Amino acid sequence: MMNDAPADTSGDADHAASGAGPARLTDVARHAGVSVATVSRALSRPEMVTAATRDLVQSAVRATGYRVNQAARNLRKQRTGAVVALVPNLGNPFFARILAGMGAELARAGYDLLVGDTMEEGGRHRALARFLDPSRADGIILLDGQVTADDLAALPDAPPVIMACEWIDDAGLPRVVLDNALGTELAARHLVDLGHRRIGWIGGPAANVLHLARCRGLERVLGHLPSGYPGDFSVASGARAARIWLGEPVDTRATAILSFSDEMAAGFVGEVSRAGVSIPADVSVVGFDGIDWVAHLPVPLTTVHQPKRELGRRAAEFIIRRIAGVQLPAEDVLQPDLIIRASTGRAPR
Amino acid sequence: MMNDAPADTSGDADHAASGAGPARLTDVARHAGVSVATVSRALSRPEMVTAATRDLVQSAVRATGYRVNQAARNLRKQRTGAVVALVPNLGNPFFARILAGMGAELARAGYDLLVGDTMEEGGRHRALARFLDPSRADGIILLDGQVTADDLAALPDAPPVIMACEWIDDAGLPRVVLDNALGTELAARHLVDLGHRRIGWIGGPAANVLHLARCRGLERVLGHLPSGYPGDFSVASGARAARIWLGEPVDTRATAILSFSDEMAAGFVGEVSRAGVSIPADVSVVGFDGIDWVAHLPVPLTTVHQPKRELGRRAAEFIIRRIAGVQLPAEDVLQPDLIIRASTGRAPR
DNA sequence: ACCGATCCTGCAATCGATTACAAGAATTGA
DNA sequence: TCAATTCTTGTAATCGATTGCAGGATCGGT
Repeated sequence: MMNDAPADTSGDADHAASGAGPARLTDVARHAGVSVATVSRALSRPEMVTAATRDLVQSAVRATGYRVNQAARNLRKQRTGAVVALVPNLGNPFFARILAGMGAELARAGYDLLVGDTMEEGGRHRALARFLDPSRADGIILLDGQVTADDLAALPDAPPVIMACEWIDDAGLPRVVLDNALGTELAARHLVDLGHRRIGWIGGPAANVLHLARCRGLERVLGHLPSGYPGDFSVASGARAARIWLGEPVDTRATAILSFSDEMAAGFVGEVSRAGVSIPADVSVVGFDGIDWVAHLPVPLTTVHQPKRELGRRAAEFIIRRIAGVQLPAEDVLQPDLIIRASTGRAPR
Repeated sequence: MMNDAPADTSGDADHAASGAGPARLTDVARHAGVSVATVSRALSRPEMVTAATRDLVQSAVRATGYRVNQAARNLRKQRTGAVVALVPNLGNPFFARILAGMGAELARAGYDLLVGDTMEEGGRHRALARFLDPSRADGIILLDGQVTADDLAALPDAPPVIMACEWIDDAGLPRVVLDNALGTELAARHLVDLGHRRIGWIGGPAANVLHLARCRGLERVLGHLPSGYPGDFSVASGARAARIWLGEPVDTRATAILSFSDEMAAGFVGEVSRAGVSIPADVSVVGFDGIDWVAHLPVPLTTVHQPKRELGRRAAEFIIRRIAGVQLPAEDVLQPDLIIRASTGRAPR
């Protein structure tokens, strides 16, 4: 018996206006003089009711200030209306652009964008377990290639998952990715065309899928993988690579550097510039990502541009179709393009 | 009568393992041989049940793979477990850092972070109406000062709202902000100490609250507001300012530029460098924000650092307390600090 | 051995929207 | 005018977890 009913003893017909909390479907129904079922239908499938009823309901909705209760709808419809984007590091500006494209596309389809950081305290499993839950999201866009197939398999009844940007080799997840190998291929070919023979690179974490794919592109052009500098995609690691390069003999060190991220390229450029090295006269540098600001460096950076917003948009499109039950292609591959600026020039003789 | 019951005619006791969809509380209860109420209590308030029952329930939970249905819980508890961050532009890397801090803190408290972009198509009202909804989020962190108090007032029954970074003057919303005036004050004082007398600035949109506050700081030090260049916080607008500056007579133009964002400062530096101007010999430049990469420019940038992660963390803390019904102070002000690097030096004679 | 206090547990109502089914109203055709 | 359709609308079950109340078991004290 009535254990926790709202203490609405006021008996006010105009529920919302009486300030007794948000109006519910019953309030609208009472106001319009029809049943809740009719109100529900008038709102979700207007063609099912008479024009007269529709108007009646609509004005009742306006009068009461009614807005559908998402929790109730979600419970009944067994869906959440949300998609989770799981990123390895929310603070990375690279992802910001991708999320922007994603968010816009999801909003168009009526989905909310929930973001989760797999790097959160408690380890990546916590974030996974938290979000790979059908009652929290209708779909997952995973942007972290470090998660393993086992991690995913450990969660039963998970909503559909797709990958974007990065991917996991052994899990058969649909993915939206850049043709990374083509990216470094374009860059390497450009350097070779400029006469460079000693080409070095600054990589990402050794096990990273992007790192591996980008190495492959380089290899395709040069026939082998030259030696490179370790990095982690950050500006600081680019500067570290520069210090190593600066310590090498001038006549054997690389005359061109292909960096696997724009940030590392900028770090490299900054550090060598301060050492008096001039770009591109002494060394050519190519970045990767096509981040806005590298076009405005004192020496604008040549770079492999990724359509970040579009990547996000496509990923959103992918998961939306997947949620709708559409069979997806194994992957959707976007093309990078090389933007040639002042940081690359003919190899020094 | 049974209109849309799941077609589970298998009569399987071990619900989840039978692949009939996620296990529900009743499945766990059946498995453990107790009532749903007991299971619910064993999970949410373990001290209310016997140790024996607790173990029984726990193993039943493990056996069935049970996870609470968020929609059902939300409906019953009249809360959503989510907080929305409404940013003016998700793609802006500045916000990425703030969101990261926010996300981590919210996750600690068990809240999901939903992001909304007020710039989405359909205008800012659409995003507002969509998210200022108690059934979608328990609280709102608004990072867009362009929203007006009227926009907010138009939505009745909205969940609590706080502001972060930016703010709205006439709305009495609690806020977590940087002491922006102090930021430019520190920067200006630094320039004055270096002997600069003709100090210029590159601003943000004229009506922007951050812009206005930063102008105030400058004014406090100089006694008046010198003339500045218009900008919009973007790299490109910094480069535009540079082109104007370059066109001015050398003996009357500013010898120091205080930029209201690091990006604009970088754009300015890039452009004037290419014109042969050297920094800081010919012109000193100070940025604002303390973005990572400006420390790695060929001439590392002096800048007013904002504790971005901490801003996000505090904003999260603020809204969490607000949701809990705690009365909040009108504002929580964080201190910027000036990071002096190579881009500022003594004024040229 | 009995009474009262304490502790656990179960029953059933509830959150609010959706929707299968049925009943009633309106329309059509003969 | 009446039967057969077609349209609208209402009734009530349902999604799954939480929780007030009450019944029953347990325990302590005398």
